Amino acid sequence: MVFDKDDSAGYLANHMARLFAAALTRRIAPLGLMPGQFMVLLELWREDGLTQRDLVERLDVEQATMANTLNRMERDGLIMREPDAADRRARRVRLTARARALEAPATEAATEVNARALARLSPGDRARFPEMLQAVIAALRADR
Amino acid sequence: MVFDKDDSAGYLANHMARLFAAALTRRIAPLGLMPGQFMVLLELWREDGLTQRDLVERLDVEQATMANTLNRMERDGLIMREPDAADRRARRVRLTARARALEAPATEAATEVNARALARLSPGDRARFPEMLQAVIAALRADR
DNA sequence: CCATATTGCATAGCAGGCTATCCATATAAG
DNA sequence: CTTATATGGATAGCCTGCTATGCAATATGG
Repeated sequence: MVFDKDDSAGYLANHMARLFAAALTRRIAPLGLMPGQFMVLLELWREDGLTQRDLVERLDVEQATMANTLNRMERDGLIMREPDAADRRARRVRLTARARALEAPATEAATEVNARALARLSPGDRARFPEMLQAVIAALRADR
Repeated sequence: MVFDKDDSAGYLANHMARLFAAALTRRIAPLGLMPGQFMVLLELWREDGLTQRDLVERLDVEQATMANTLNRMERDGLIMREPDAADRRARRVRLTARARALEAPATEAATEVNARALARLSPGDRARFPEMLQAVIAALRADR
C-alpha cells in the first residue's frame, strides 16, 4: 500500500496552484502586479470602496493575510485607505487611477493563463472543470 | 465582459490548494508535521538517501525552497544530512526513526483528506479528477 | 595540467498563506 | 450609564513558495 503523490488530489492541487501562480506572475509582473494583489483587484474592480472585512469574506483568506496584502498594495500605489464615515474602526479601500487602468490588461492575462491551462482537456471536460473544482472546494469548506 | 473569479480555473486552483493544505495541516500537525515536510517524506519513504537535487526534481520545487524545508526537517528531527561518498558537494538526506514511524499515520491522514475532498463528485468524476489535474499540470509546465 | 563551465548547496530577501495577540471602537446587557 | 462583549484592524512570527547570489567542488575542453 504505497501512497502515490501523482494520484493524490491534494498533492496535485498544490502543484497545479503553484504552476498557475507562476504562469500568472510571468504575465502580470510587467504590469507591476502580483497574484495576491490581482485577486483583491478583481473584487475592487467589481465594487470599489469595500472594507477589509468585506474582502476577507469574499476571498476567503484570513484577516491578517489581507491586511498585509493591502499594505503592499498601498505601498505600490494601487489602493488608498480612507476612513469610514460611520465606523471609525473601519477603513474603506479605494482604487487609485493606476489600479483602475490595469483592469483590461490584467484580466486578459488571467484569461490567457486559464485558456492555456485547460487546453489539453476535451471541450466537455473543460466546461465542467470549474464546477468540479467548486464541488471540491465546497466539500473541503464543509470539512473545516 | 466581467472576469468572474468563481469560474476562473486559476483562482479556484489557489482556493482549493489552500483548503487542502488547511485540511491536511489539521490532521498531521498532531504528528509534528507540516504539509511541505509531508511531501518530502513521501519521496523519502519511497527511497531513502536521496540528495537535495533528487528531491527538487521529483517534487518540482526550487532548490532554495527545498534547502529551507530540509533545514526545518533537520531541526525537527525528521532527517539527517550525511556526506555523499563520491561527491563532496552533495549530501544524502536520511530519515530518522521518528520520520519512518510517521509513514502509516501521515499517509492515512492524507488519504482521508482526499476522500473527503472528492466526496461530492460522482464516482465517475472522482476517478477522472486526478487525470484532469495532471493534464492541466502538463499544460502549464509546457507553457513555462 | 589548467582554465573554464557546470553542478550542488546555502543564504538573503520578498510574497502570500497561516495562527495568535493586541488595540480601539461599537454594540449589547444590566 | 457602565460594564462586558463583539468587531475591525494591525502586528509578530512561522511555513512554503519564489528569484538572485555566492561558494565550493566537480567535470570538461584545450
